[in-house]
Amino acid sequence: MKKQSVKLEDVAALAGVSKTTVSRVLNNRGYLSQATIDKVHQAMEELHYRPNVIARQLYQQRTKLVGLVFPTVDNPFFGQLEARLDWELYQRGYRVLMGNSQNNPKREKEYLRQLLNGQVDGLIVGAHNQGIKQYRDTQLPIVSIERWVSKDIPVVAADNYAGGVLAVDRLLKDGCQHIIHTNYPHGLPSPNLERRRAYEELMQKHHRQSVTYEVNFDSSVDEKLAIFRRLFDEHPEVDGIFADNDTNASLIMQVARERGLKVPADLKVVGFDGANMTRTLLPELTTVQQPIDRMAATAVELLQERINGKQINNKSIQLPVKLIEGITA
Amino acid sequence: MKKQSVKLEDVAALAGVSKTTVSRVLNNRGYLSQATIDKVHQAMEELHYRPNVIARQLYQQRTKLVGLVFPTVDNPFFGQLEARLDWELYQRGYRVLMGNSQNNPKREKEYLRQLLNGQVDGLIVGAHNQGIKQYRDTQLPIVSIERWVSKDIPVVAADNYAGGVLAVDRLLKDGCQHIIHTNYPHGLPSPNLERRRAYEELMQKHHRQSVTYEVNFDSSVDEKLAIFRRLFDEHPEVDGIFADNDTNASLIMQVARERGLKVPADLKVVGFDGANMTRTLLPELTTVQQPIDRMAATAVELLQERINGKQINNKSIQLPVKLIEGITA
DNA sequence: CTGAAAGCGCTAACAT
DNA sequence: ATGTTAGCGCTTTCAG
Repeated sequence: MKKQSVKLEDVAALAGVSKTTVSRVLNNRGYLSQATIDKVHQAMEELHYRPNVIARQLYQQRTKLVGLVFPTVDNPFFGQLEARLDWELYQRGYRVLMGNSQNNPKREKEYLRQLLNGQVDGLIVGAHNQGIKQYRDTQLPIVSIERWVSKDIPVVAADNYAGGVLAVDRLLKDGCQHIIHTNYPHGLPSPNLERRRAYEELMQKHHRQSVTYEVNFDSSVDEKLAIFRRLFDEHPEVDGIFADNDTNASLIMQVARERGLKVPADLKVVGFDGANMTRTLLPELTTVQQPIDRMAATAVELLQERINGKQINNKSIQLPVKLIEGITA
Repeated sequence: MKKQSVKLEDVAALAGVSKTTVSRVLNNRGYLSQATIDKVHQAMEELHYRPNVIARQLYQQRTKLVGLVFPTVDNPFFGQLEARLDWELYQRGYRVLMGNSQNNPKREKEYLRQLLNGQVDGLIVGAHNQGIKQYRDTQLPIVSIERWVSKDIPVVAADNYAGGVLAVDRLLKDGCQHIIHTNYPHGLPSPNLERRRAYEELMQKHHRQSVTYEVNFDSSVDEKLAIFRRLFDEHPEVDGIFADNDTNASLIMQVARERGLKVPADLKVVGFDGANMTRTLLPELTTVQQPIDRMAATAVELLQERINGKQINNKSIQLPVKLIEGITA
């Protein structure tokens, strides 16, 4: 194995002291005479010494790294969320290991295999796969965002049910007669389904039929467009749509435009998420906004507690949402 | 120091072999009898053994980690770019360490201080700060995207000049008389400036006055809106805008709407970037598309070569752009 | 085909 | 105030 160019030992030699002393100077620990400190600093500079992080990690048995396992960062919601998680973690001295699962279970498992092997001090997860038992089998501190993983893993989520009610109420008040919803395929046990539950309960209460089109998060844009075209073919009477996320809302409006439908005159649309980037690119969209930044902050707080050894008994947390008034509904 | 629960030594003990043998089984190296292999595997399972990644990294003097230093991941361009870099790196067995600099030089330096200390095998950078000499002082393989760092660091960039020409040409052909440009503040030596150079040269060639509004990448949305409102105040005659990125283009269209200007009837707008997320949320925007995925692939290829020790003599690479026809120009 | 021993670079008891 | 020594958990020569 090739050795690192200059190490602590070399500094010690040049400064004429022991490794311990150099280590002490490095970490500001113990009693040192100013003379020694200066000598060591000088030697370090002369040699361009850079302490090896990995060696330290091995000894300390911690890396100050946190793994983020989410589908992708190329998305307004996850982009903002991960940026914010990174920010919060940075404040606390942690760096982030990216684990874009692309919703590929194989990849997610592969990431976990590595991350669980001492590579990180904790994990924040929100990927959309299920039944990955690695999560349950580990001692590593884990916090989940908008996803149920296992009962000992706390979940930070928006109040999805309330959000669903806000959205559907809005469409009802707008006088919509035929409201259609989009969501993930059934069977993916995510808090997201609460949006659907709210929709279905409200529809039932108002004696309307509920119709949900299921759209995979990781389908291509073209596949999604195909589903939405089918939606308009099969339900030409539709006059209100509650999309489970803003990008779907945008695609739906594209299809509506193709069909010559005016939003909001002919069709009202309410989205979900309200991420910063969507607000910038599509400010006209009426949407239910999740408190993304707060979710990130809360998740990091919880993770820190777990890392510090506090035994939280599945302290899951739900945060409030709010309706952003655009002009599409 | 707390010790790792179960280590290689424990497996060896249980299986009744030496550490060497267990290591060999783990890495599939050297001659092993099937009997031994089975014994060891069994012991590993019985103990739920997980090899410690950090120890291996220390010995091998490499981490199979690559650091990504960019302003933020919460942006259509950087989001897609980093997602794609992650994807390409994953294929080659590398994982990604996120380094969102937030355009904060202090933070960028702080990341570098750590990353350069053996934490990563290479770096792909595209943050917007300058004059950070750490980049020059290290032996670590580095590749840059859309940013000039130092002359030994290869740059992967789009053909920004050609992009600028495409955009301005389009506005000229549309009959615009008063074309205004937005770009970064002068003094930030980025290939992005080539867009401005193209604009200014074309304007001069057509005997028009060139007017550029300078907008910091990391200003808040409100600050940016303020600048664009000023733009319309100071230049009510404007009938064409070449924005240096799509989010600015979107904000400009918002302000135009405030002023009662119709796009494209009263004002034509061409953006820059053409990231997937922008295409989804703002498909009507005419824009110059950068080949983001190819840029990512190319950067990773270059980095891999550097890591493998090939001495590329600053093999910088420029990739072609194309005009996406929307309806805003 | 398998094992003993040295060492990757750093830290911390424990001594002095 | 400083040095000696023994690891952190793994891999790999080298010897058998």
